[in-house]
Amino acid sequence: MAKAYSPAEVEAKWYPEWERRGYFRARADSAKKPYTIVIPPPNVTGMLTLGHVLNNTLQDILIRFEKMRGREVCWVPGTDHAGIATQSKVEAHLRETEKLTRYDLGREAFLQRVWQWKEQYGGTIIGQLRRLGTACDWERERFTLEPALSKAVEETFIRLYEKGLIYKGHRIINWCPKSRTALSDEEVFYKETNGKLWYFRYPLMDGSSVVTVATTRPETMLGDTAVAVNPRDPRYARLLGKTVRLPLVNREIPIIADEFVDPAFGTGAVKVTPAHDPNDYEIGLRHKLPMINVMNDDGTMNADAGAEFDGLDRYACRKAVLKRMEEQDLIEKIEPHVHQVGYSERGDVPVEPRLSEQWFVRMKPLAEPALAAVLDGRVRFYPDRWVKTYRHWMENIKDWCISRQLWWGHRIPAYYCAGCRHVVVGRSAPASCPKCHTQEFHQEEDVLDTWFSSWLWPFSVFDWPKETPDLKRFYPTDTLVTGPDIIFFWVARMIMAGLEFRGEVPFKDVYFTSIIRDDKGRKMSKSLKNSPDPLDVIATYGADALRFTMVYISPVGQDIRYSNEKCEIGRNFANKLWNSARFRLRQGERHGDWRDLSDLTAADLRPDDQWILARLNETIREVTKALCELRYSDLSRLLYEFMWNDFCDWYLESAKAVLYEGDAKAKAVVLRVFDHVMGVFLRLLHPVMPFVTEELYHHLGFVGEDGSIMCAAWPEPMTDDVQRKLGATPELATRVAAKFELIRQVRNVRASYVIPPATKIAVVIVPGTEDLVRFLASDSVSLQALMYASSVTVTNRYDASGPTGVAVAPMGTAYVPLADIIDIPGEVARLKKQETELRGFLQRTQGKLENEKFVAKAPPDVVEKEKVRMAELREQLGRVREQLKALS
RNA sequence: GGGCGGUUAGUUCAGUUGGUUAGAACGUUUGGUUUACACCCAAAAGGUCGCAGGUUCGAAUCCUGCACCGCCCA
Repeated sequence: MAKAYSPAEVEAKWYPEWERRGYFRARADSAKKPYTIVIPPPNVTGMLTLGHVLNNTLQDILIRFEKMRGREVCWVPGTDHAGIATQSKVEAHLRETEKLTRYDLGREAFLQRVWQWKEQYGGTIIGQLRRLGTACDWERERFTLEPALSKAVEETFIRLYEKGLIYKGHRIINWCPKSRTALSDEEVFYKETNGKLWYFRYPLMDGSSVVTVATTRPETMLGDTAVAVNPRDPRYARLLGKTVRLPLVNREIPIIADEFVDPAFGTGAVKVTPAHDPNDYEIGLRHKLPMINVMNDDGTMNADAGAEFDGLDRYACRKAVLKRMEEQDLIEKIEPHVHQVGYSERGDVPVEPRLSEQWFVRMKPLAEPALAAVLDGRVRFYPDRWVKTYRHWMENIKDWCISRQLWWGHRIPAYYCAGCRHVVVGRSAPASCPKCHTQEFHQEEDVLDTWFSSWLWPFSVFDWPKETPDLKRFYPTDTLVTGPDIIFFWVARMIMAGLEFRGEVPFKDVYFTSIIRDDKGRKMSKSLKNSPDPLDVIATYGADALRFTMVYISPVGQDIRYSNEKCEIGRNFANKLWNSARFRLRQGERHGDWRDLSDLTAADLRPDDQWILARLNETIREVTKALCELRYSDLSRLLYEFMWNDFCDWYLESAKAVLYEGDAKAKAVVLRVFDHVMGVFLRLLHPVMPFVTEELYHHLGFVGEDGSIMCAAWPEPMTDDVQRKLGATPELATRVAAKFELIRQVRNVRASYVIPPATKIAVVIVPGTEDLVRFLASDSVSLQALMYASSVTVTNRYDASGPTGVAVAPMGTAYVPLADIIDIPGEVARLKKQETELRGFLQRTQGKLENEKFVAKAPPDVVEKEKVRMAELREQLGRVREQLKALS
């Protein structure tokens, strides 16, 4: 074995081997209880990011854990077609390479190009996931735009339409002028923008006066069809019913009263542009105002804006309008104004609210059962505070605009009669129009929002609406791991779809991952270049190291601060583990059964053996519990601390004494305990660090009928009987911990005299009781090694003759005779410090016990604990004072 | 404007239902070529738990208010 662990070859070796052996495959005909996860499908054009690394590591941990626990695990991978993102990418590519637009090619040819693109570049991320070690069932990989999943989309659209839950209507929607498509409310992101508030004077038609209105979007004035004031605003009461002459356009528009107007904003009078603002649209409906759309779909102005502005871009038009208004002295004032401007998620340009005819899903009937499922616990959120966010959205839900003016996506299964424009929704165009009997139909040009296919993912991946064996076996799924940023887009809608189409929740537990930031707390972004490529990180530190580190630094429900250097945690840990195995291999062959120690008895074991077995038992329980409760960060800390602090720092060092100096029988027992702990620990660690654990499981010869650690059984804690028989009890563990504390104190004394470990010195230990003398003397070989001592004497009859270094620990006092170098003032100072410390603790405890209210009201066991503690502190303090006296 | 989260050692974070001396990692200091590991070992220093009140025998933990940082929604 190499001196340092090098992950590259190990990872390259095991992943294909696992895949070749079919370990990732789920069998629908298995008798085992299934455990299912569907991957949150990344965009087919996407590249692996640290967000994916975190997300998929967490899923892989669950999959590997449940597999070891005996479940038939099924992890379905796949990608989504990402309508706008993919189409935009191909369009940009066409523009750059061939100077063509999609319109130049036409729909069919363009779609061919996108498919070509998808075949060539798509799914890179799938290959990248393998580098991470994910145990996905690749034979079940799906794509949202493949035929079977398209069938599911079509089926749901038709069912919802027939149920009256899908309709087509004129509404104000969010329009992305760059992608030239409608967006859903959830695809709009608000950015705080330093804008301006312009105050425009609109002259009254009768010339008697002017009304001043304030606006943040001057260009929309060209589509104004009214001025509105609050009906209870006395300033404007006399103007109601009058009309103004809309400047630049010269249209006569009414002054109306509407409750919506906030008298405190601006002048209290607002311009009303029903075709370009959601609130104005509502006002327009209430007052039956004309709705004039003054813009084209690319954000330029149209003829209705007036000849002067026709064809201008919306921002050029803004300038032109302001210039004209200025010339006519119709601008009263301009104020700086901070407001939220909606941006398109993909296009990153301001969206334009726009009156348009689109397809919508009526959400209220779907939302109610989906909300209930989360509130009554059929679906549980981790952390559960996301329930509040979910609830708020569900209770204020708006209809979902699902049509997109794109070509890349599921084309809406609606057909328009060429004769009378009658709409028929169905699996194919009807033979003839039921109204006018025309036989010519045109399919709806629009496609569906990508999320309209994603929300079906938990069952469409199993070929729903067919009742396949997979669907019956693996749906509903068990756990969903995803980011809170898509709780509305995806999680909420999947719950709706699951209940609506399958009558069952799609998953039981939803784990919301942390957002990953850089070490300065900034979000990872391409423009900041603070987003490391996970493949580089894997090349440098190893996949296991990256996985472990991500989990280790991910507190539940909080942001992660990531930097590449942090991967040293995982790399060093893998190396530590590697070297502990390397140490073991130098000690010779295995003896006896490493899996089962129940034939041993307490008499066969040293206290340190019993201690590590007790700690291991506790770790099995805690690790299993942490996994069941999705506490990943705790999980990684438990594993790390056990291996490093307990096993390597104490047990391995203690074992060395026996292995180097003990007899054959003693060695054999220690090696058996060592192997047992290693074998169990590797299995506990395997879900987090699959590669190094598999490699070591083989090196150490643990692999048996299971063939791989992937297929090994998850460790069970010892029974209480076995634990008693071995003497690996919590009481014993506490006693050994106190022994370690004593050893630490001795090391402290050594350090204060700067005695290097190579210099062996004699130590005399005086514990309080004969029982402790026997306990400490029972393993003096290890004790000697751990204190770097030349000899250890354990006795209760010791008179320190001459000056010695003294270590006072709760378990007893240790004397370190240092004839030549003893520094009495230094020794006194050290003991004084300890005295002060102990006195402080004692005073606090005493204070509590002297407080009558504490004794009367605190639970008896707490009072009892304090009494014991006080006695212990007094006793130890007494010993410290004794030593001080001896030195002075 | 409404809601949620955070504020603990130089830094990044743990801290269960209130109850021994508030922990860890990294960093710092001191010492170490101990035959697993310098991707290491040993030891040490370092915290009025954001601020102000309150409840309680007892508060980092519960309650109220405030400040600052971040996110979501309107």
